[in-house]
Amino acid sequence: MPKITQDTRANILLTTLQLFLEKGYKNVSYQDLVKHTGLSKGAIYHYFESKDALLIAVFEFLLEATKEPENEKPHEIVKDQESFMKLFIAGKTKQIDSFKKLMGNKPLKLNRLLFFFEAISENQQLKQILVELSKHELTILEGYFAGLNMHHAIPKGKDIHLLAESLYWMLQGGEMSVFFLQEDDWEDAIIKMYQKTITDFFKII
Amino acid sequence: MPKITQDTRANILLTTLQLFLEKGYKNVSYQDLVKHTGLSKGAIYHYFESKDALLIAVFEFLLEATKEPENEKPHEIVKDQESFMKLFIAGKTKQIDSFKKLMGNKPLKLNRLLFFFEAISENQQLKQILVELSKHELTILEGYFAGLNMHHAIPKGKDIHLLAESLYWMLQGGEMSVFFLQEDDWEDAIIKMYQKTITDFFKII
Amino acid sequence: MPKITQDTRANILLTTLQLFLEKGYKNVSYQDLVKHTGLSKGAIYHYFESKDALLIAVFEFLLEATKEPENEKPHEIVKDQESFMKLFIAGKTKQIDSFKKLMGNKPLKLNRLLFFFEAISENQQLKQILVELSKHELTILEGYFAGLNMHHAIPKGKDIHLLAESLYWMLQGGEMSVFFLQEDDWEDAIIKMYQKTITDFFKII
Amino acid sequence: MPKITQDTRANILLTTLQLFLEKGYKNVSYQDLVKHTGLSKGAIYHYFESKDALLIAVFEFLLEATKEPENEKPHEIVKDQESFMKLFIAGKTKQIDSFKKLMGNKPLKLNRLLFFFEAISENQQLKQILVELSKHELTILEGYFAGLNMHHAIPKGKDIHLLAESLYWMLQGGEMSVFFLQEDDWEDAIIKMYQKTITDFFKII
DNA sequence: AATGAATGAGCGTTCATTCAT
DNA sequence: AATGAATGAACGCTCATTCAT
Repeated sequence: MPKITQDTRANILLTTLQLFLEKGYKNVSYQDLVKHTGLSKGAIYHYFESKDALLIAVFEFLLEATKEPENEKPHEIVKDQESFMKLFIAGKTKQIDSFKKLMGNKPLKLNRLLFFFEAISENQQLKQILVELSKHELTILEGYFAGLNMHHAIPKGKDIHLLAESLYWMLQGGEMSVFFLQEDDWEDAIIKMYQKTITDFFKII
Repeated sequence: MPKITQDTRANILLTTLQLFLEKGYKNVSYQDLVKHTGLSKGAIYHYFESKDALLIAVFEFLLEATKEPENEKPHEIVKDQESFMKLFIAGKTKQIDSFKKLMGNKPLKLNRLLFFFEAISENQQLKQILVELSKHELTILEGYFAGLNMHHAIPKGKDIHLLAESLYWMLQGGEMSVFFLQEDDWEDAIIKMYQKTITDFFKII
Repeated sequence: MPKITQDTRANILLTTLQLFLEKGYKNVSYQDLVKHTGLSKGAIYHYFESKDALLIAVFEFLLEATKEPENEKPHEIVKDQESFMKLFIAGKTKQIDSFKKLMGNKPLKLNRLLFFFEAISENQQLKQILVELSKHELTILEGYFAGLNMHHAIPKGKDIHLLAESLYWMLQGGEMSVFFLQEDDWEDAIIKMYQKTITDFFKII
Repeated sequence: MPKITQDTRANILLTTLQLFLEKGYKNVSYQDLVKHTGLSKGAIYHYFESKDALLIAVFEFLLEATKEPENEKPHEIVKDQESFMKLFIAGKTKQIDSFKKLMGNKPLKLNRLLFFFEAISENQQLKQILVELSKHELTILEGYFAGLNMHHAIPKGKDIHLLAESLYWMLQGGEMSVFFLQEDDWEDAIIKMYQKTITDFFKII
């Protein structure tokens, strides 16, 4: 009996995302999907023609839903370290919130990096998506530093692009440590890491 | 027919490492191992009681063989940016060389991160090993910055630990980008990234 | 959106026939049928209650459309080897033409025997149909030989029924070889085989 | 626990042959094979790497075991219709007996043609094997007719090759009818058909 | 020390079929 | 008349593992 649910597709995507994040692509079987979606194998195949197609769809769904919002005129807002921090953390918090909202009340044992790297290694097409995402995030940071520069909040003569890139990589490295070590409470841990990293960054430059 | 190889164990470890790095833990089957070692399933089980045990052994084998050598008195050697760079690159080059030597003439299509993260997610015990490793690398960097400080090669008043940690994370982030994008020629790419990152770092501080 | 095709049923039959001939009953799935008819699964089930029913319908459709036409007074026409050959080949050509017309311009990679035998082994009811068909063809041949006999075109004392049956079996065996070896251009090949077989037959009797 | 049976391979081949003959390649599943061999899926895959490989192996096994024996000097033996018939039937009986022996006491519901045609349509490589087989059988028949000719037991001036080919095709056609109509007792039916066909053949030439 | 026969659970995928709309 | 969501069993095949030899 076909259910009236129009959200079967969303149900599949969401459940699959959750499972992929928790256990990794390879470790999630259709049996798992059946169990957690409440659908039959056939129904899932009705919406996604293969596990591979499901991977891509889930990945795009995740990025779509959690893409960092770009501020329109960052240089009007970012004047000093304090406003930099505030805006950055606000952006990330928003991202995390939309992520948590996306997940609903479903419990989430995160092992995000595994999923990311698996996804990439299984599917070349996803690599490009991630490269774009990383450029996007770098651009945002550059906007922030441009603001700081306009307000003379950073030492003269520093290369804005270099600063942005350096901080971006530090943040990436920091994220790695967090995800390495922390499976639960990662939301708090990662926000604290962002704060510490930015604070440290302003100390060393 | 017993093989002449006395080092059956080493053969298994090496072959497995290569396969894990290339395809990831989950994607390597005993069938693959049999094919590439020239041994039988039984023989592999004779040396390693499970695929899990093999994973740990291989991981330790890898870290053992490529651990960054700690200089005895870094502050005597590291006097300025130039000597910093030289020593750091020398250490990493040594690491990579011992890695390549380890692999012998076997071709290596790297997908290293996948293996690392898979290993970690499959096996809690490996996480601790990696944490130790990361502390070790951080300590080395701190030694370098202490040397720089002794020779007044960095601005006064900068926190040495902070500098080391910041650079460490930047390097980690940099490694990620390289491994994301580059599957072949990663040796060159990663050395260049190290050089660029260190150069940039000295520009921004 | 309802298709303009009024002859949905004919569309299904034709497409299915083509697919069955090309790939065999077992290798044709509803997915294939959907793809090639442009209809939905439900629509096909609306016309044929099961794949089995579809098989029978298609089989009957095929036989109906390609049944060899019986000449009214063969003994008036068939006077000698030449007229025998002419009439026989004309009949077969007609059959093949109506078959090709039936298939329209759809390309047809023939593997006809597989389909026939599959059909029979899947469905007892079809066996009887084929037996009837074979009797029909035998009767036609007997009519031809009766004509020859009336015109003293065959050696005296030969049993007409025996001659007809013998030739019929030879032709059957010949068809088998053709279908074994030839997937494309079977129309030409089979006509040539008919000609050779009849010529040979007149040589040996 | 590995059994001592050295005949696991033979067991698989025999059981599979029986099932293929009875139900056809497509209709035999590994589940069936497991059930009838008493082995596990894995064990069967240990011996044959795929269902396709199994098909070829079974096919070769069948032909090997039932190939018609070639008489050394047929023209010394075949002198007239009677000796022709005797030798031919003896050869076929031998073939059938070795086939029945091969099958052991296992009950056999024959649907042989389906299997043959399926095998061929699934696997190009098998087609060639069958062509060779058919040439072999034709050669044997030609030897017989040469014998007849030497003893002036056939009308003068008849082309020996033509006679052999014609009879061969008649026999092929005859086999088809038998297999079409008869599933049980096919051994008797086919021998009777051979006898009738040969008798008829000598009547019409 | 090393083999390879054998297991059985599980994999991703396809199947014919049902039925509310 | 026609759709397409949904089912659940079955498919061929691979897996890590065991163990008698």
